Amino acid sequence: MEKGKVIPVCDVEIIDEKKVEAAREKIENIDQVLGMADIFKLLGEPTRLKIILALENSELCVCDLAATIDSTVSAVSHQLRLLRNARLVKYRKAGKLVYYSVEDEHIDKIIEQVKEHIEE
Amino acid sequence: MEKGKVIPVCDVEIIDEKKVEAAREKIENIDQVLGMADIFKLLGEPTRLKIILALENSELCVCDLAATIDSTVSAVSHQLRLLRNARLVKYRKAGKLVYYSVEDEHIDKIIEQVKEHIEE
DNA sequence: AGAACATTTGAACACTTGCGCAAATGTTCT
DNA sequence: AGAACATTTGCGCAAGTGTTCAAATGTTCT
Repeated sequence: MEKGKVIPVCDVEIIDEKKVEAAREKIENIDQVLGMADIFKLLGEPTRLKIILALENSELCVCDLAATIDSTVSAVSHQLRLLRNARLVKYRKAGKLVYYSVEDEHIDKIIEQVKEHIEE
Repeated sequence: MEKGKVIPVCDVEIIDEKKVEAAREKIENIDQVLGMADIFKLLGEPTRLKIILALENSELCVCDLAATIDSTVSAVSHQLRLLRNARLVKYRKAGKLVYYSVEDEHIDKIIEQVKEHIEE
């Protein structure tokens, strides 16, 4: 780079118009893309992922959940709210206790797939 | 809540020891859990997810990638670095251009699974 | 009603992170 | 060598986020 010239950055120019058009179809449904990102983001945080994993087999109350993943009740509760809002977990009240479990079996498949990816 | 009493929070006490022990096995391999979270986190950001989706069918150069997802070359390049480091995408140089493509077919399966989850 | 306790929640804080900008790098031309 | 251009990268910042602490809520007892 020399002189005070304007540095053009490939921004408007498109190299291969056809491929761009084809690829655009993959992300044209923006709501779907953002929805997927939301799910991934929720699973992409260690505390939340641990919660989901811990609940894979059986329901647990918040207290035991915190003990299981070695966190605090407060931290777990905060994250459970996000998982609840996204319908990734469901809950059932039993007196003072609240038992959480995974809402959807898809989640297990997704996790299994990623586990395979890791272990290759 | 009354008086200046200490507020005990269920922290040491465990309600159901057996279930906690069982659930702990699911997250005992902490490296695996963190590795999975890393993958999810990468896919959990709209720009990065769009990149992966755009590359699903065919490779694209950085310039076209930016045009496809309607972002800037700089932003795309920054995110590509993360995806490269995690081996989610691979690249091939062709003169001034660098063509990126998805590294692993597992990713497509994972995305397909999440897509199904969204659409239910 | 009041004590005890599991859970939730709001605020504050430290920390992370995606992106814009400018400069650097690498390649292909003349 | 130098121009042109695609891509990468370091820096800085605004926005986002996870955790802690304290207080509130809800439930089950006596």
